[in-house]
Amino acid sequence: MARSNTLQYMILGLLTRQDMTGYDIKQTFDKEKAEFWTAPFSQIYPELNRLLKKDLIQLLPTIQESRKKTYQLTTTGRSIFNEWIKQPLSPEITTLDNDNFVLRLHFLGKEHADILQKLLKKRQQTLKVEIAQLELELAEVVSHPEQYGRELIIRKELANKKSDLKLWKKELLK
Amino acid sequence: MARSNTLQYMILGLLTRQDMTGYDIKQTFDKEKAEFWTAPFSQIYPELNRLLKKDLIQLLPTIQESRKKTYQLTTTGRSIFNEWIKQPLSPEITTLDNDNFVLRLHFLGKEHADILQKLLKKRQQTLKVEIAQLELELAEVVSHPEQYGRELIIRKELANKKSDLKLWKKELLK
DNA sequence: CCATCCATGTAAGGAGTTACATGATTGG
DNA sequence: CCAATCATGTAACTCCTTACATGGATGG
Repeated sequence: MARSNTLQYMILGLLTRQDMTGYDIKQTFDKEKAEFWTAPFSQIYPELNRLLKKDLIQLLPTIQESRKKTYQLTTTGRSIFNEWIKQPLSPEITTLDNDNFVLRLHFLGKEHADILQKLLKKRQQTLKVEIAQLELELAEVVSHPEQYGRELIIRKELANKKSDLKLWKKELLK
Repeated sequence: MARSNTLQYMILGLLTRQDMTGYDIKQTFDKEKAEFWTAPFSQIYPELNRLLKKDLIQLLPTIQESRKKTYQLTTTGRSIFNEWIKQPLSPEITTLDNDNFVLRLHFLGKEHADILQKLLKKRQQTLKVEIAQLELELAEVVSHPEQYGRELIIRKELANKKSDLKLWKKELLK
């Protein structure tokens, strides 16, 4: 049934950077959300408790200061996250949609140059297919003036994807 | 509580083009989905029954041919849809996010040139704000090599939004 | 006759939103 | 003292996905 657990990996990813409270996590989300995503407290706190139960995170022993709860990755949590980030790179997964791409990319630093390279290459492949598809749709829609808005969407998407392709190409040459 | 009912308006919008069965609606979704969205049968059929109950659509009297059900907009349904499509243009709504923009745009033809113009102008406003925001984030992130992936996302988003802005500007000059 | 497409649904559960509830701490 | 921010949660509801179930029509 419905599963993908993106929030789980987002939280684990944030905790690789540093130990945090649920409140901190929400702050980080809000600060970085413009790029792709956010989550409210009512999703974050229950998720943290689920991650605790699964032993992917643990509470930092706190110095009786407040009801603040600081979380830390367990070694299991860290390895689960590391597997996840590399997962779309496996040969049997041939396409890498924008959301998955962006979510992985978000947690890669200069030190992950090897993973980054493979990720960009895979994304390029998908982009090429998507661009070809959109070109076909565009050719079809131009003869329908009553779908002019849709034509504009297709033009916009094409421009965006071509721009992405160019950007990743440039990046790989560096 | 959670409300926005995008699927409702998507279906109403498709039915403005022509009368359709649930199956047809799904086909159209699949054909046009690349641009932004899709929905499975298990969402479409229940939604059609809800729309029936709300008298926004009605069954076409069918000639006892099969269990096929062809739906048609009611006058209420048509006016609800027409209100919805113009809704983000009201002065009290100041921002027009990409999803809302694209969904409305999808149903505008050459004959809606006036609405289209206003929609593009409003979207330009939002884009300018978003671009300014991203420029700030970019300036901040460049000093963090461990967030290099995030930097790439920001660069990509900036390029996309700037490209959009240029496209709508060109479109408005026509 | 058999596979594919046409055609309509239900069930179960996860994902995400909005509203509600509570209380401590900090700065002006 | 009062507002804003810090801090953690529950409840209710809608949205969305995956799996399951059923059967007719069409074409090779």
